[in-house]
Amino acid sequence: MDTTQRTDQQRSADRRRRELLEAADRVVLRDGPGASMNAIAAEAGITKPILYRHFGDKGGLYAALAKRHTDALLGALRAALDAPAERRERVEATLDTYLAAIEAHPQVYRFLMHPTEGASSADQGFDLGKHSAPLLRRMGEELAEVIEERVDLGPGSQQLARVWGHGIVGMMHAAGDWWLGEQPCSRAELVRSLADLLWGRLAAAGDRVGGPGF
Amino acid sequence: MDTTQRTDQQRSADRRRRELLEAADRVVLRDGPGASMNAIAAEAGITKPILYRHFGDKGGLYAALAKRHTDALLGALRAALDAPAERRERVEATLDTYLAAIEAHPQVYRFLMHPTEGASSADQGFDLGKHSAPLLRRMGEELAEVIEERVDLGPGSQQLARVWGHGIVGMMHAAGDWWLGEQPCSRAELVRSLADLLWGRLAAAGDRVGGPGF
DNA sequence: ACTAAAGTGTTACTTGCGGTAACTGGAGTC
DNA sequence: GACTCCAGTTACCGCAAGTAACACTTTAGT
Repeated sequence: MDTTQRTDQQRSADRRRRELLEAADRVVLRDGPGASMNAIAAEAGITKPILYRHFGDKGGLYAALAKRHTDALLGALRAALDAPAERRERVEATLDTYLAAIEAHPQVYRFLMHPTEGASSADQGFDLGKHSAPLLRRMGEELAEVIEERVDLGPGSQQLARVWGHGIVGMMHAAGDWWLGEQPCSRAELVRSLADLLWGRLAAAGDRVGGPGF
Repeated sequence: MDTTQRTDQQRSADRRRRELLEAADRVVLRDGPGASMNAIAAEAGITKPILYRHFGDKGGLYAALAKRHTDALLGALRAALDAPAERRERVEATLDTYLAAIEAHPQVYRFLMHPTEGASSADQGFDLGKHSAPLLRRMGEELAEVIEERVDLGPGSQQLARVWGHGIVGMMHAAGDWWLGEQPCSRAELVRSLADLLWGRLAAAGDRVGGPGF
């Protein structure tokens, strides 16, 4: 039971785990989030109980799977957020990064955000609710930190930054979700429109003829 | 098979349907969205097949249930949106209406938005993904209409309004969800913070010491 | 009044999935 | 060679969605 042996075992277990995750990834991306544990096990060339030994339950498998993609996305966003540029440019870069990601891998996106699609009716495979929140929440918190860190908001700045962090992330998310479904305009246009919204164009715009506007 | 008989039957069927929906409502609000069809049927004092005769499948039941609450919420929002007041005031009133609604009936809210909570691990009862989108989408579209109708946005206004509609709804939703979970501040503060965000305070704020800000 | 139809309800079943218990076979260790 | 681990298997349990087939009650038609 010395260290090297233990490390060897752990290493092999980790490798197996990665293989299983990759198999799960393939299945989920092919069959949608309703993929059954049996199907995933089959894709990995093994049977169910092994999956359970590695991940505990379906939620565990999902969580591991989600963590990979979530971390990747958050990394990309952080890079855009930390780039040396003006604020507006960064905001646009961040929005664009997010939208490019969901555009490039809509399957992954739908898996992370809308787990139930692909399940026939009831019975969705993975429970997203418990884990999709984390993605949004983590994005919101990270953005809040960046805002708090870089923008001078006066008194109550911490709370304000958190509200804005979650709010902006939600805006990005909802707009992206809608855009992905309908493709009503180019990505660049969407980015500009959202940035304009954040830049107060709503407040600056005039009323339409016929009374006080929204 | 003349008209009066048919009407009578239909009326009775409609009444029954309402009763069943109310029972389902009670169960869902008590047991969370993981409530089983058996449980709902028991609450209504009948058995499963009747539910299936009325609603087709679990998704149908959910859709009917969601429609009620969705319509109610949309009605309230429309009222706030159409009130005779200045734009900022309306925005705040609408935000406050939404937040007050989710604060007053968090169970309903969670059912509409996070169906999977309450299910043990996998196996959530209702499939929200397919139906929660509708709520957000409807809110987004309605808001887009109001914006397009009342705010003068120059060329490309229709598309811009839709982007903003969905974006603002998403902002409200995400911020509300986070706020409901952590209660980090009063509702009024949250409303103010979000309205400030929409009013361009992010663009107007100065950089913090130490370089260009977000 | 007798029958037929149609709606309301039931019990009992199938299917399919998540999850688990208990067994099997092979690699390394003393 | 006996012992222990560990990957892997088969075979099962429980539970919930959904369905088929049967029973009761009302209403309409002749």
